[in-house]
Amino acid sequence: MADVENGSGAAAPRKRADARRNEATLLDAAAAAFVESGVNVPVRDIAARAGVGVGTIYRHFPTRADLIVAVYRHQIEACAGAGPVLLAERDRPHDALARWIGMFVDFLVTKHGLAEVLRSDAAAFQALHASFIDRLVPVCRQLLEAAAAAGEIRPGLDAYELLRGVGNLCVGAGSDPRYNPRHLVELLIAGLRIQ
Amino acid sequence: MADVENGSGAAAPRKRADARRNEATLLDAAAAAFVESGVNVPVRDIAARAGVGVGTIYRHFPTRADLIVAVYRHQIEACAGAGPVLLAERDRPHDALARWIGMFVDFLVTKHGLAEVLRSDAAAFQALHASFIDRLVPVCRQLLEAAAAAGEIRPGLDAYELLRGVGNLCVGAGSDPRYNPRHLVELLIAGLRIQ
DNA sequence: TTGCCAAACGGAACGAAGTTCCGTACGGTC
DNA sequence: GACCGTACGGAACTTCGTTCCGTTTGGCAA
Repeated sequence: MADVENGSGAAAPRKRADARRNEATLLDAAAAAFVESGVNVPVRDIAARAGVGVGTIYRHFPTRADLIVAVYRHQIEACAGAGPVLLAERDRPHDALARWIGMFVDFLVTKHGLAEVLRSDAAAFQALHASFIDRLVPVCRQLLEAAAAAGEIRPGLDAYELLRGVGNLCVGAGSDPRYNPRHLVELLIAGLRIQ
Repeated sequence: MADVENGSGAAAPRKRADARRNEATLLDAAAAAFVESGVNVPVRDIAARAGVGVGTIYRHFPTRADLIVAVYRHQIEACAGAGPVLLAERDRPHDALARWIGMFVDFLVTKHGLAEVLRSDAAAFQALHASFIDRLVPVCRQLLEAAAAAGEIRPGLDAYELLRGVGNLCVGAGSDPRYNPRHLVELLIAGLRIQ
């Protein structure tokens, strides 16, 4: 995840043309398969959709988490970038926090099964945490600290814990018409507020 | 789940002695296996521990959910029974609600993986919902309504949604030292309070 | 006590899915 | 154009849930 970045170019051996082509094809196929069948779609299905062997998937993306991260990297980046913007736009940091959490919820609930896999901390999902959580936690912390500094929320809640919690609340969203995570996330954010 | 109850005895064909013995052995083995390896322990492991074939497990407990329900039935019953007691004991219904939710959290976080399976609504987990959720939702609703009637919380939150949410927040508890669901559950309950 | 039979048992067998491995193909370079 | 190492494909292996069926056995009636 840290090497083979375009840009600096130091010690990046430049992959073969067919490898680059396959990686792009796989990302497209995975994105489509995720939409259609959720992020837990069988590896074979993605391979078939991309017209490659399963070995090729494992070469490019050793774990399912690597593939998920690659597919959703742009959206995570957009979400992370929106944090400071919201903070600058809004007068009340608590408002910015609520909106930002809302964006995160929107992202999660539109991806079948993504919240489920976000919760795991097994070795296989190291990459997920490294890329998703580690990217978003600092943003969330900034929002929390701004709201706490403004005296709008009680301080002390850990950003990681909040994000994990919100992620957990989104588990199973969409598969149960009686359950709407947004209600509970709103309550959670309301609970933060100083009475 | 509804038949073969001791008691009334109408149309209960009385199972064979070996069947009853195996069922008890299986419950013990499953309870032990759940503690050691979580509720997702492989069926074969439970069978081996009980000294029976896998077919015997499926005969007594067609789905994993049936087994889980049978193992934890007593604890669920105790939790459900505690609701009215707490309500009678406490002056403030919101306090009773908070304590009761705390009991539910305690139950969930001490069972590896139980919260995970609680979230599913796939056909296989019908029994889980029928026994766990359907037993607890009315109790939770009673507490919510009492607190709303006392003017302590804003009305309108669905008991099912709250229980699902609390269950979700407990997903992954214990496998991540940085995540303590109790913090967030407390915030959630605090968020219910009328400001 | 003995014999019968349906209930119950055990575990082989099957299917789905993840993961590994290795012979083959091919892109890039000399 | 030849060479070499990267990359490919998919068969094979593993794990796990689930089903199925030949065998055993408990309960009962003769």
